[in-house]
Amino acid sequence: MGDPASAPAIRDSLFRPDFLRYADKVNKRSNPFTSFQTDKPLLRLAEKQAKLAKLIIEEDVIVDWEKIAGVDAAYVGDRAYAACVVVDRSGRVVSEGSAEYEACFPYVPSYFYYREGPALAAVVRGLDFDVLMVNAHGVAHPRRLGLASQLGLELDKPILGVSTSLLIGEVKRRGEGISDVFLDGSLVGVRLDGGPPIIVSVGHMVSLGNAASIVEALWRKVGLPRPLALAHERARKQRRPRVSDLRNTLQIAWS
DNA sequence: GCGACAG
DNA sequence: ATCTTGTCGC
Repeated sequence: MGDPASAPAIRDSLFRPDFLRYADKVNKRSNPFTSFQTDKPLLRLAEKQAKLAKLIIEEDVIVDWEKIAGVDAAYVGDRAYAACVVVDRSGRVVSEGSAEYEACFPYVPSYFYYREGPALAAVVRGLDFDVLMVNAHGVAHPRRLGLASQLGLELDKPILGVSTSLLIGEVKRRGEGISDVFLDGSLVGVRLDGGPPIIVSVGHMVSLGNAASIVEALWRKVGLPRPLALAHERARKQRRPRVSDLRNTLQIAWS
């Protein structure tokens, strides 16, 4: 597909149950090893990301942040249920919204924006906030353009990324409860320790220092910062009821 | 050269 | 992310 390192992820996507019927037809129609053609889509996307990365502003564009929004999405197959929750500095919910979107791209590390970005952009539309936070990386990305950064460019809004695991970079302890994340010698993020660690990186139009302080103000040393935790919860509730969820309802009805 | 790889 | 029961521990 134009990015050898993504082969495992692509393979996993193609072997999902809902893709098997297509795989069967493809195999009978031609020999994929001799008649395979590609315009290397991932290579084109990677080049676009590298180009867009130059537009990222890693400085504060806002002086005051009052409304902080968190966005997240839950899935049923490729159906994305996106949610956005806006809170004030004290963590109180100011407003929230929901959206559904049919993802048309598989999850491939370093191309996460192309799967989840559209759903997140859709749910954010129409909501008012100063800073957005998303469950992903920003500039702590192979081409300095993680979902947080790419979404920030699209929305033209201040945004930061929060993640529980590292995509790329080296972690070096800075002090008590905080570590730096370096990529090619430059600082691309910080890891907040003192509990299950979370990694904060610049998305767009916000400094790393301010991004970290915003997160710390809404984080209780465990789990995700409040806006993201609330968005995550809301997104999951939006999904169609599944068997495991119905069980609780039935138990209540029977008791 | 091989492997690592957000949600 | 999602599939999933009970279980170990503060």
